[in-house]
Amino acid sequence: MRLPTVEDVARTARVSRQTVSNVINTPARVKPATLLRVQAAIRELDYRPNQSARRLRQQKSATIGIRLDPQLNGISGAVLDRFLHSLTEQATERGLRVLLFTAATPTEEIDQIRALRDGADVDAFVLTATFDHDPRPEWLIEQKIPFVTFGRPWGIDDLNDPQHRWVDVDGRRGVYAATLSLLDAGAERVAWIGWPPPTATGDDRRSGWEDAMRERLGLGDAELASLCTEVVDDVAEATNAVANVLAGAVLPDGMVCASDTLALGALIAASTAGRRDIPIIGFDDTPVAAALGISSVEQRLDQVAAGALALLLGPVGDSVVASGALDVAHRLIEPALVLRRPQDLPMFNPSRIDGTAAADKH
Amino acid sequence: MRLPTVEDVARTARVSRQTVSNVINTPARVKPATLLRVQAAIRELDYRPNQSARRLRQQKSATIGIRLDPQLNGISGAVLDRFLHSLTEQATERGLRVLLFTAATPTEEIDQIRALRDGADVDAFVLTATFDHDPRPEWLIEQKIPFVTFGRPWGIDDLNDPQHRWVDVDGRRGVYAATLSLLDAGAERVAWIGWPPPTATGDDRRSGWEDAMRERLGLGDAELASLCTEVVDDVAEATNAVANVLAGAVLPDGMVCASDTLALGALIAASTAGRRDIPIIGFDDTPVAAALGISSVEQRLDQVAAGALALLLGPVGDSVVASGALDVAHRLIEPALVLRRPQDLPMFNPSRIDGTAAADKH
DNA sequence: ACCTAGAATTTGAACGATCAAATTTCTGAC
DNA sequence: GTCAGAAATTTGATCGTTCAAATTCTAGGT
Repeated sequence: MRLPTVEDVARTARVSRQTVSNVINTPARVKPATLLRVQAAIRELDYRPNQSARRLRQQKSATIGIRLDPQLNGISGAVLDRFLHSLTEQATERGLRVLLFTAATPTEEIDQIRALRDGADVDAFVLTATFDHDPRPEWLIEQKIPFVTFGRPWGIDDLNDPQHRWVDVDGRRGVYAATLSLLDAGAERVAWIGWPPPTATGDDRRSGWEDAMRERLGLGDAELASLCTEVVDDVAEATNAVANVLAGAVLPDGMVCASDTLALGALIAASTAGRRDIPIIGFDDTPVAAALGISSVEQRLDQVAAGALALLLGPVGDSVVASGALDVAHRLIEPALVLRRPQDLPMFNPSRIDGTAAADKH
Repeated sequence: MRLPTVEDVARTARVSRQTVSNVINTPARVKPATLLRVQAAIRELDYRPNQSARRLRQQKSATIGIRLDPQLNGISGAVLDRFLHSLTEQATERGLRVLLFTAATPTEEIDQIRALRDGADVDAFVLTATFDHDPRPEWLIEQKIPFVTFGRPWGIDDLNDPQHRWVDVDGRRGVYAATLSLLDAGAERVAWIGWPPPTATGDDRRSGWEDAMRERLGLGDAELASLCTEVVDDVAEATNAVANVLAGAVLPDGMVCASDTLALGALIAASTAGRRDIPIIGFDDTPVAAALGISSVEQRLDQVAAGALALLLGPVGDSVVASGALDVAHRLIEPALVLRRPQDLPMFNPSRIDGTAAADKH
């Protein structure tokens, strides 16, 4: 059977098409009595506006597009997926749809975006994984296509370009807080296990550790360098590297890592070296960290998603994508420190197998 | 500036609207010379059909909907995300879009589906995480909404209902193969570390182990039971449970687990007990397993996604969702056994830290 | 040269909503 | 009771495409 249209509702409620439309879109314009009558008719017929027709007329889709990376990027790969979850949830609440697409290269992504945009499928885009000299933002600005990036623009000047709206997690502050927490607990030689520079996010995170160590302990460059280990993001490599550190002359009494992958490697190395007492803090708060009781810095992706939508729609939450002129074109989200106690895990204290860590489950 | 329409292309190529439409949708109907002329015009104007208009006219959206679970389900949580990746990729190749939505309960999901369907936003749905007495398939069949589930219907009779199209991974066969591989390598007392029944997938997986042990070793129920450990899906709990097993009278010489989470627990327990020689195989081939070198059974999610789309669209790959009457309404995908050598990992051989496991990276 | 079947193309209408402008109804002041 | 102005409602046009039917063109047989 045919689905009901405005026409059907109008006939049932004895009003015109347009009044039905007004009831749905601008109820304030309709006299209360009429409003009720039309709403009753809508319920009676179980009417739902046809979105395609609405979009055709309005030249809007109320849909945001986001690219889903094909790459399966190890332990931390789920971060973008978690972001996607939050984004979808909050977009749905705001009456927006989320459309996925894939692309292998930035160029291909641009093609896809153009196709989706010209086809009137998508109003605005969320970009993830920004990188140095990313061509995408510039192109989008040129085309006047609304967008927001998860990740700040790493090319130098653009940080405050109001045309480039972005949300990011303040990795520096997260690592800063993590380092301070170890120093507060009495540590004096907190090591940094990071990635080989230059990596935009990696360098940013390390600066948090550097700042904390400088401020609290007054360390200089040489001392910092001696506490800093650089290794690619791989468990085995990290294990190897940290094992070397632990076999060296200056033993760290705490380790802050650029990722949970590195933290896991550090944990294995420390455990192997019989130094299960050294506190370790990772980054991303992945399921692995949770499962193993590793402390970590959590990116608050729900806040990132909320910020992204707010920048796209305006903070109020209009259900239509507007080119809202906002005071601030970006948001820097403060991450949360999640402290766990790996030393309570059976892996390290065989004598105390009691399932304590299970309490961490939610 | 206004985007070009069929009208503009028609004028440029000196043909009618409909011919332009034919060039795009049924090129076979157009004389070669005209075809070329129109295609040139399309390129010249950089014309792209407006999807909203097309959808309005055709009453089709070429979009499939899938619900994104809000739950963050531990180490194996990424499985559905990986499926989503594959699905998006292959859907894009077939000219389909993937639209996300969220819902907290099955009832809410049904509401969302209805809204998306009535709004002509989505043609067909992919359901994940089917469960016992799932109300969704029945409702969708009633409403004649095309759908396919990832996960077979666990209510008894429906397995062969041609109206319910489904794709699933043959967990039984995966575990069967895993068990055989250990037996082939000389093991004789392969233990099963699984979840407490009844869990549909868990019981299915265990049956693979049972079958292999029965066939190869002629074991009876009692012997099987003595090799079977049941524990909830948590690393610490699993560690605890497996530690007890290893402290018992009958030592297993191999372990097959219902999940990577359990496998990780088993690995920790074995390591702690000094039994790093016992081979362990998990399930899901999560990033964790890859990072730690744990062998596992991989769900081939690209094949699952391909199967799901094939069932929805017909195997040929028409770009329009058809109610294709297929010979088979379901696909059971055979998983792949991924063998790694955890005994080579530094965690277990401190003397051989050489990064061998890094070779596992792709 | 004529006719015809089929191929190729065009025309008018429709999909279901909203916009912009026109019309009717209501309200309150004089 | 009249009238201006606001409020409420209706009307006609339109968004860009494809469907269905009508028309024109082409090739082949007689």
